Amino acid sequence: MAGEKIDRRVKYTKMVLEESFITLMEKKDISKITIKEICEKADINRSTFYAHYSDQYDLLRKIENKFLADIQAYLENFDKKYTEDILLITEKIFQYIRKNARICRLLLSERGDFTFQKKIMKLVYDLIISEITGDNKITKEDAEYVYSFTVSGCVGFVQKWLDDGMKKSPRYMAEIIVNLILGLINLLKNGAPEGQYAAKI
Amino acid sequence: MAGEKIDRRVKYTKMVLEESFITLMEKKDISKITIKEICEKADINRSTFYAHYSDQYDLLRKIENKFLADIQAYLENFDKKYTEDILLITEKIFQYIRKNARICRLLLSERGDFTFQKKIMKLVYDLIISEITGDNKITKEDAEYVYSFTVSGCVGFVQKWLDDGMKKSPRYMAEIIVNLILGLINLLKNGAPEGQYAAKI
DNA sequence: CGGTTTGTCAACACCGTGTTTGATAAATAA
DNA sequence: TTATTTATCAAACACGGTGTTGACAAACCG
Repeated sequence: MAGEKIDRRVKYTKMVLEESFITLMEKKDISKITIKEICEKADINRSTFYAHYSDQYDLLRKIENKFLADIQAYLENFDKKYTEDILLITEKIFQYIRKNARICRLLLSERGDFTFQKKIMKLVYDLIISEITGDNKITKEDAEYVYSFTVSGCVGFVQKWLDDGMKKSPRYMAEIIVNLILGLINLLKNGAPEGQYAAKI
Repeated sequence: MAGEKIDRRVKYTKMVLEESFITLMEKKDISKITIKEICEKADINRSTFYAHYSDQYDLLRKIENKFLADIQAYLENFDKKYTEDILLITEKIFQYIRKNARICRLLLSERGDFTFQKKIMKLVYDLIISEITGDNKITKEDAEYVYSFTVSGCVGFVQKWLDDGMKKSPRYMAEIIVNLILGLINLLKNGAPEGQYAAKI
């Protein structure tokens, strides 16, 4: 798993293919992108493409995995220093997204793959949440449904930010989302706050 | 817009093409499905396919639009009778999903298009929520972000249910999600319940 | 440096695409 | 029923993207 030396030619090939593909993805849907097109733009022979990827979707999956690994590394580096401050960690994540806006617009926006996006959010959410609940795992029956709700909600939340051109500050976004997440955890622990819903049954 | 009489032959053609396509979609990804394949399974000439759809994606979009119209009709029929009971409306929606499990697994599960799924949830959510807030629109600045969060959360919530084989009852699901939605609205109105988050800033 | 490995490339046969033709049959209107 | 319209089909078409082949050249290692 440790950095096995990669042939310089391979490095170059993968780099230009990824770059070409990303540029194309910004213009049109993946289903309309041909391998021929990717290769011409990158000035790489088509058979070389097939030596590394099976098709466009495979290439995208590999870009996604790389992104996932980058995020993971970023989080690991980070949480040793500021592990106690949830809000700060969350803010840093929004900063990370803004810094890497190009790839994030591709992978995290509406056009991206939702399953992958949920995977990212789970990664982040699990880290953040472990700081709050510690080992006191919430064992309520409905906890896993609330978890699914929250993770998907975070995806939509980030998408909204991206689609709005990231005008609001990372700090602002972090405050809202942390507030929401804490509120939901609280709801799960204590039930509906004022019996609003119970009264409606 | 009212039901212009459609040639019976057209009806049949579209029906078998859709059926063939859906069956294929259950087995593999849309990008791997060829038009030739769809037509052979449906025993329809390829040129006839092109008379109705431009490609697989166009066919899928039309199936989605039909589903959307069906849901809309279902809701309109329904909300005249029970318009006051949010929980009952929500339960009915989960019942609808379970009754139409085949198409819902295709369109609403992880493999489906997230943008479309959000459109569906907005439709449902807006109906339900108008019962609660009435014309008292929440005008807070962060309301639209909470809205995005909630709508996406509902998508994930339904997906989780579908992926688990819909074991839990529609009633059970409705209770949880209504509870969550009301909790979030409350949070938006009154801020964090116990100042948990404020203390952390 | 020289031998070996490995990545890249041009050329190949193949297959799905999208469109057009005219013939046929089914549906609709009178 | 008869006349007219309209949808489907088979066949054939050029086109373009696909995935695989063996030859060459660049990178790697001792």
